[in-house]
Amino acid sequence: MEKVTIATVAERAGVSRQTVSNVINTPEVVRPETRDRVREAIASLGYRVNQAARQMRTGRSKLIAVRIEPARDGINGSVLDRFLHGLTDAAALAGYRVMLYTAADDAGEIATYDELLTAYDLDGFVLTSTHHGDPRTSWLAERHVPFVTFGRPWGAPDTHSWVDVDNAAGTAAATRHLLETGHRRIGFLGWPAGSGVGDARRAGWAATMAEAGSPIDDLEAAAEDGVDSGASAAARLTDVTAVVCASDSLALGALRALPGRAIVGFDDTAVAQAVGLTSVSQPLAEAAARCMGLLAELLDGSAPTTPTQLLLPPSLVVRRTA
Amino acid sequence: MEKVTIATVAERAGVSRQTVSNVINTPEVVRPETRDRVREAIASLGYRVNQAARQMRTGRSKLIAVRIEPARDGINGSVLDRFLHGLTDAAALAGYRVMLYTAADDAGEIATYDELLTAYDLDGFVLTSTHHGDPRTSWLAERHVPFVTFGRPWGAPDTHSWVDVDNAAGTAAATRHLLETGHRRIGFLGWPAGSGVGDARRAGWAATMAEAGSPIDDLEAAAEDGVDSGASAAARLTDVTAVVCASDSLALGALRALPGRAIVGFDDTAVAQAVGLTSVSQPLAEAAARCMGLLAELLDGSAPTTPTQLLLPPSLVVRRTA
DNA sequence: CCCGGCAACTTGAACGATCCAATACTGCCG
DNA sequence: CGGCAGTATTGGATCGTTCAAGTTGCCGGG
Repeated sequence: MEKVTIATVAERAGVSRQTVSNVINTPEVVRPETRDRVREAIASLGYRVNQAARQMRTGRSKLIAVRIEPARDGINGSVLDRFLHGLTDAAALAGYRVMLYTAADDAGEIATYDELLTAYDLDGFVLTSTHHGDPRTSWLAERHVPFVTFGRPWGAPDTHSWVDVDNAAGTAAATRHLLETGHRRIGFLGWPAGSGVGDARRAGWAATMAEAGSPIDDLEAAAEDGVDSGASAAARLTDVTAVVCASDSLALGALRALPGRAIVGFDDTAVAQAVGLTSVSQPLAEAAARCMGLLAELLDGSAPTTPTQLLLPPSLVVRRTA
Repeated sequence: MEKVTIATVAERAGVSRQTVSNVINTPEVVRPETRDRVREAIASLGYRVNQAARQMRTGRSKLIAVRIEPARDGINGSVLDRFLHGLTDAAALAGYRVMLYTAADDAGEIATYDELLTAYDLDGFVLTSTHHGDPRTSWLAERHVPFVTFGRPWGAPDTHSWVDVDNAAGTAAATRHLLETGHRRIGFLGWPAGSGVGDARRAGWAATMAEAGSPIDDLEAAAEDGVDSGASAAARLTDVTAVVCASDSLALGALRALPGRAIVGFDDTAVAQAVGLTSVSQPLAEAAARCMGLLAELLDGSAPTTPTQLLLPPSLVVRRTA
């Protein structure tokens, strides 16, 4: 099995290397009959473009990078993993491959960008876990590196394209579902104020309760994410018949502390499926596909001049607990 | 910010390109003072080897590929994700990067190997989810592609290096723990016979029970993996005080069907942590590091002539349910 | 009949690193 | 002080692709 290069194909098809290259990259400039002949040669020889050689000439690697989180909380870490699965699929469809990297913090991540860009000529990045004052986006933007974030730029201007899930719509749907099933005193168990995601999830609940004319004083508790902390915080919500939670971890705690009450979690993790917890499900596969789509637009130059922002609606998965 | 190539460094250090290349690849052939001068130039210019150019000349890409499973069961899928995290870390330390791919089945995976090898010049593969009659290993072996599997070659001869977790030791430890806490009628809830992993997990329980002189007739049930199927299978184990399970999913079912009984799961997934399920934990980070280590040996030619096999011991994480 | 213009294709050079063979240098011996 | 062995360094070729410039052949207008 010898090496099949563009020259092998050219010889077989009786044309020059450049013509083969044109068939691959700009087929419209080649006469149809020549094009077919070359394509036939490509197929019969099993020729494939050597990415390294192409990359050296063009500077584009057809590679995108995504950070894989070090470990995180066992329950919620899976959300990003599912996103990663979706992204790998979407990237393959768009002709890109996904390369992984890890980093301990934002600074380490930026150092990794530098290395990946210079050593591997990465085409672009997909960032996850955006947060207030995120230094990564500005670093990339300054250097004109194409990137898309999964998660909106909390607090910063919308100067780049992003995809996010409408967190408020998720808790609103959960609250609405509880209202429809007769609940009136619906509590919210969230995280301490300050995280963009957590605040949005709380807002969806609060707004829906306001619409329904239900007061929300005394119906709210906050805790760091975790089952035990969720349980002890939930124990303070004595006067509720149902609780909307900011995560499945918290929901699991609420389930323990408030038996018999209706409970809704967030993220529809494996735990929710296992214990029959009603939960808000994020369309992670779609989010990943959209991210890849936006990044592909940036990379092939077909992106609109103003960045695109997409807010995807989550859906409520009703199970035993609500 | 102009491009920094090996020629830039050579000029700055007052030597030739080849000398710079030698400092990078075979430092011992360069006089120490020259070496230091070159290293200084590299540092001050922020030079990094262009992988594409190196790859074109040497044929090695410093890239390894791992399959990311399409979706799988929500509870157990996380096991491979955790392995992936560990592998990314280990690869970075060894100077390699991880590229992802997906495939629907073994045939699709083999097609992907071909593409990755010819288009991206991948250096090697780490395979997961090995199974009886796995066609992937023989395909790779025939083509002399370096690879390591996480999971032993069930039924096939040990002709390649692999790392696996000692499943039998895990259930044995679980069974021993239950014996020590006074249980005698300890059941096993497993998968249908035939899967290497499932059979090994059953064997560890059976052997430990035999050692203790406890009969195991009527103490065993099998079900496809899943919480509901586990619950209905567990319901048949009426005469037990404790159950060792082949997975956390099954254990969750057992927990529901047999309240008050001691239950031990397998894999220590997020669900186990969340509900307080005692479970057998696999050393996934270590397994990943070992896989990377073996693969790195294969790639740099320092591997022993006979393949290496490593069996890592799992550990029991005791929580509320046992 | 000649020539400009165009489409289709070909040729030579370049990307940045490494390999190979040849050369310059060093210390050392006679 | 010349020459030799051994090592440090140099220049050129090369990997497979794409870019830029050049060639060929055909058509129609003048």
